[in-house]
Amino acid sequence: MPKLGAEPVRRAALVDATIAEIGETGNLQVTVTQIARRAGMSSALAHHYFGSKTQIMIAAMRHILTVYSAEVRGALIMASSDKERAQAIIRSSFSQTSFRHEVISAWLNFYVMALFDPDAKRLLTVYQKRIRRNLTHALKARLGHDASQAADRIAALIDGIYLRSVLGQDPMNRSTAVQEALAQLEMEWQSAPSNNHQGHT
Amino acid sequence: MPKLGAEPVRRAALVDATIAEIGETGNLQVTVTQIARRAGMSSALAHHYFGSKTQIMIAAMRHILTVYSAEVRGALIMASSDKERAQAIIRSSFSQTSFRHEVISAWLNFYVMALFDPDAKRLLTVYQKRIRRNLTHALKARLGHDASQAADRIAALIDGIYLRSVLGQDPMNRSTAVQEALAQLEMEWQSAPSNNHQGHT
DNA sequence: TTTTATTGATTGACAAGTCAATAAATATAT
DNA sequence: ATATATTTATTGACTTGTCAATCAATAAAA
Repeated sequence: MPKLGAEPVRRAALVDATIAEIGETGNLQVTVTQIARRAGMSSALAHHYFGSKTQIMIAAMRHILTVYSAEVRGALIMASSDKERAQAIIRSSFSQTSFRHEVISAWLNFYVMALFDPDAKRLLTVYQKRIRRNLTHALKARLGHDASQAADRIAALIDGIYLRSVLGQDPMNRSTAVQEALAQLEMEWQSAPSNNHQGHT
Repeated sequence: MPKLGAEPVRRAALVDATIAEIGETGNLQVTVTQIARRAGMSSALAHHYFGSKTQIMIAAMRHILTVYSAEVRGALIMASSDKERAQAIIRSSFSQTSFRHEVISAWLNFYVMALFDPDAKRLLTVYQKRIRRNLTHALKARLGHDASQAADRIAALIDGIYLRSVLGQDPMNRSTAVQEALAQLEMEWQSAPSNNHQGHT
């Protein structure tokens, strides 16, 4: 049975299974056995490849972040003005892939994990810094000195909207979420003093 | 030893201990034994008074919400205009009591809990509805039709800022948080079409 | 025959919840 | 007032279950 070169396949299967399982049960309490069963292998094998449960979780989160980053990068390539760049970041943040129940659940659980696991916290920091940097850069020409604060607000709003989309009484749909975040951008954009239009697009 | 009327004292001690313990360890994984020890009693007694760990958690969260609500109510009494009312809600949301590490940790963990526990979700919905209603009410006269969306954005922003304050690389301090949220309000306030000033204050 | 893949069985830790027993305060009966 | 019963408070010991992690054994590919 040992098909050679199984490692990357198994790892990927475990990562997918982890995300799916968190989405289904809603909490970090998912057991390695559950994950392994869903990925079609024994829990021993999962440990063999990842060493510990925490590492599995981190790998899952890293995967989510990787996909998300790729989407942002792709969207940024297509944008030709600062405003479009900002919109691209926002749209990517609510992409079909990111805006899935299980992915959002994973995020939320990952936040909790970051409260006590340094590795998780480090990974999260990388993400937070990146989105902040991207947004600030897109807003800089238009907003100047206020760009970083505006970026902060937009980033915070995105997180907040995500929270509401998993926890709100009325299940928020994707287009509403995007629209709300874009409305925020519009508002920030318009808030620039009119003598400050240094836009170079 | 049985001092009569111990029940309310014990319950309160357990609630406090729960919040403290979550703040210290960062996760929902806190054990009843830990909580009970911190509250100065056996785990058996904790079970005797609360029945289950979930009930302890919910009681802790209910307590946080009760205190928060009281603060909002108090602040609203002092406000004499719509804008002041909105500011009061925001300021209360970042009050010294709410903006403590352990309280925010409890919130975050409670969010996760709401993903799989119906009781927790119900309690959370109550809170979300209330803040949304309060904010919308304060913004109605100024923003009219757009009030509820603006309220949504402000509420989401508050949640997002909280997330960043526990998880951000640079520990955000309270005054920065308040300032960011108030800046958002200011922006929403200014975004009203100038022919729409029906303000009745 | 060495490396890679794989698992069933097991271990050790720990946690939620139960229970029977103890002790003190209070109520009731004599 | 004294004895007795009842309620409330409290815990240590125990049950039951679960889970992460380890290991020895098996099987096949190189």
